Amino acid sequence: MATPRSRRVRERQRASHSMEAVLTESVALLDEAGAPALTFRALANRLGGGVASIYWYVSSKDELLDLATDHVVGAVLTDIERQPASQDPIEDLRAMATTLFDAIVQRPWLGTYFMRNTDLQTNALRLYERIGEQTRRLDLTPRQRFHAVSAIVGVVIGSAMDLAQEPPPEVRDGAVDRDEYLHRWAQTWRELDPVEFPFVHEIIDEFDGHDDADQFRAALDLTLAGLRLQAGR
Amino acid sequence: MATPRSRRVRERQRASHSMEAVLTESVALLDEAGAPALTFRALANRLGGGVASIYWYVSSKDELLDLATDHVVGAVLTDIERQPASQDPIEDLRAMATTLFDAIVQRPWLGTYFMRNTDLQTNALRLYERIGEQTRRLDLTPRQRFHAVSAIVGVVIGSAMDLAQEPPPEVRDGAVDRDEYLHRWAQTWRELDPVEFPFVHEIIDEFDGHDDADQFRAALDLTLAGLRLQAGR
DNA sequence: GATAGGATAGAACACTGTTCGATCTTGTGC
DNA sequence: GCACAAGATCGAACAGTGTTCTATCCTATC
Repeated sequence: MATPRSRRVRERQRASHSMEAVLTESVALLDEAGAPALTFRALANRLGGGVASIYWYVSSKDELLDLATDHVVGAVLTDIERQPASQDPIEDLRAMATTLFDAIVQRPWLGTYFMRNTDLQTNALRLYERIGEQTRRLDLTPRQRFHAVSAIVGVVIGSAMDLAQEPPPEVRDGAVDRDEYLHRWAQTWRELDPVEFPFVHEIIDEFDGHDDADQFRAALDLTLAGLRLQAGR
Repeated sequence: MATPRSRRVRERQRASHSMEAVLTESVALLDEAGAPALTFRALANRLGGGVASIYWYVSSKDELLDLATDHVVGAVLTDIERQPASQDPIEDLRAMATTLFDAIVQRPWLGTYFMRNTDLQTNALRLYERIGEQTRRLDLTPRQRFHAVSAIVGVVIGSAMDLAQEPPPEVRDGAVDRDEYLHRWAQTWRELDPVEFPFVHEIIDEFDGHDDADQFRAALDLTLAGLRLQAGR
């Protein structure tokens, strides 16, 4: 005999959250399916609670994004602070930038929100400070140091922007792997008129199957080479 | 005696669009109030037609954004193609990057969508080609050329990303000018512990009242210096 | 003048961030 | 033990979004 539905008391159990849980689940959603997956409904489901509850911890979605970003930037920061200082500050800068880039490769959504608001993103500010401190070991004016840090962060962000562009769903699902995806692009470029697009045809084999990390490293190398020149080392 | 409402025939006049009009009005909306202002409703109002009509020209908002972006990139491209070639390909690269950056300064939303999809953004691809052709005048391997163009575009995008971050509404309205806005930020940084944030304190005067164009130029200089070194010129 | 297809449009749908007001829960002072 | 305030949670509703469906108009062409 089944319990009459009318008797079965709707035992609503309340969910008990915490800032930590909110941020952790937000990051999980972002990791699993990118920025569009992080909705207040989806997040509330994960937390086993109501939508409006989230607003007790966070005043808007922008703030949620900033805090979630800073949450993971915190881990990057400790990684960077663990790296032992070498003799060469420029090598240290390279290591820092590479660590940051690697983090963005693993979480492409990071690039879009990183450093958007240093007021909420305190870890990002600390990261900025750590990078800047390396430039203090170089013979530069304050203005040159300021520009150097901007340039380095810019290279990371600029390279990361390519990654943030979510590939079409068939790639995300793994139905088509990245190499195949690049190959298809390369094919459409091959069909271009070689007279009108000589450069594209020259680099098409480099593009086909290229590694984003190589691309980033090359861009960073150019900037750091310029910086080394400027600092006279 | 007023005309009875029932008699007054609703003289609905149909709107007649065109791809050109759709893109022009889209750009106008983007220019006036940034990306969030471009909605199908607002656009339909401007065109004096219905919402669904826009879908005859464009299959999604992403496509609309791509086409609108490419529409203005076309103007940038003709600007760049007008620039006479100098003796020094690196100076030509600098001029091209600067022209592109200036365009993004005037239209911050450009940075977010530029080069997102070279299939729809054919002008962006042409621009990529023009930049690449300058690298062919340098003594580099195809791979180095490929990376050089990525690096230069990356510097532009990376610097432009700072601009894309829409300032708070009080700045947009002109109630608070940019200098005042920067100054407030600088103030919050000044309150940081100087022992914990020595670098921030060192560059705080540079940040206060800084010019984004200077920042970009400095970053570009570093990359181009590195490139010059690589090409042995 | 009928007919096909280019072009337009209103209404509805599913989804979003956000707000409101009511509710439950917990701790403190008496 | 109890009242009361503050902390925390939640359902329902609201305004806004991109998108789709279906019906309509317009205009060439046979």
